[in-house]
Amino acid sequence: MKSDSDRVDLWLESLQASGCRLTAPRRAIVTLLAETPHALGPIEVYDLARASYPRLGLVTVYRTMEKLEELGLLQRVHLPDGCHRYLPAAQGHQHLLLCTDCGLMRYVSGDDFKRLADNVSQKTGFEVTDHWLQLFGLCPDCSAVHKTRADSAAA
Amino acid sequence: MKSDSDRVDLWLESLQASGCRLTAPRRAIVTLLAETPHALGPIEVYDLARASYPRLGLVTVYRTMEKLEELGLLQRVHLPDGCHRYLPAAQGHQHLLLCTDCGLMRYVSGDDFKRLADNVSQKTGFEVTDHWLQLFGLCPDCSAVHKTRADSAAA
DNA sequence: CTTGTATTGAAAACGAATTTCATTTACAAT
DNA sequence: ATTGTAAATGAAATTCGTTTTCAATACAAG
Repeated sequence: MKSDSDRVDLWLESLQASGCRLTAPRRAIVTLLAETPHALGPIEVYDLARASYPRLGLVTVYRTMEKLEELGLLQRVHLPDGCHRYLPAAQGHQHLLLCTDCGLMRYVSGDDFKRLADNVSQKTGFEVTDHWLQLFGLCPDCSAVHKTRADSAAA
Repeated sequence: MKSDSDRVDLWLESLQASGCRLTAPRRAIVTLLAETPHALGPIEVYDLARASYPRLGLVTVYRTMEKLEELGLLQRVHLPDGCHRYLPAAQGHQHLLLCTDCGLMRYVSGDDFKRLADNVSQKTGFEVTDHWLQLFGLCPDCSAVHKTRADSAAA
């Protein structure tokens, strides 16, 4: 089983392996980003990471996130309300699922995409090479809360 | 058959019907946006529309595009390299197809999405309510050019 | 034509992102 | 452990896209 803190170590090792030094600011940023199930933007990372490393500068957040993206550890995500959010990268091609209530994100493996792509190719004459699929909805927890609320409202 | 200039008129009428005055700057912006097969950002619109109305101000572009979006005529699109692009809105739910070579965009109606959503729901426990699907590839023209190039390279 | 009001564009303000640069720090070599 | 050096840092300045402000303008109703 692969825990979150394993991922922190893995990311730190990757940084080191790519020639970076391990510094306190980087540790703070990596610890935050490797463990979050929410897509975060630089400013959010800045605010959150200062809890564990108060002298952190925003510039360092930008630089570290840029590096993590280069290393393929962090993935940029476009959401309806913001386009510079980042998540731990999926391994292989996965689709994104966002809870519109609590912001929880998770990946789902995409099954039957080839058929859809072929279909579109035939219909349009486009040569389809890639795609983005993002799904929006309610995570199990938020869904349960909504159902409970609906029940009490009905009672 | 519905031509592009029909769409310009339709948009202008919609603006008027919503209480807006028809002004020269708005005509320039609408004429450009209603006819383009490319997703455009405010600055691009500003630059292009000044060809037909040089005293146009950037602020007016922002305000007019905002209004057009409110009226459901323009749709915001997220692309890999920019997140504030706008296209004439699709009628109903359609998926987007972008030519990564020339930037041409078109809509494709999405067929069998319910099955995929059900699949994801079952797998994750999420209650899926919405989705974004964007496909990337080469439009017929660019695809032909690429094939020609490949042939000459081989010869 | 006159008038009232929506609309306009220049300029200022703002926020996010980037660049600059003097200082600090990690870490390899000793 | 000490030291030298290049990497990394954060404050400040800069850039760029977007929004707000406001006096001047222009549409359209009377």
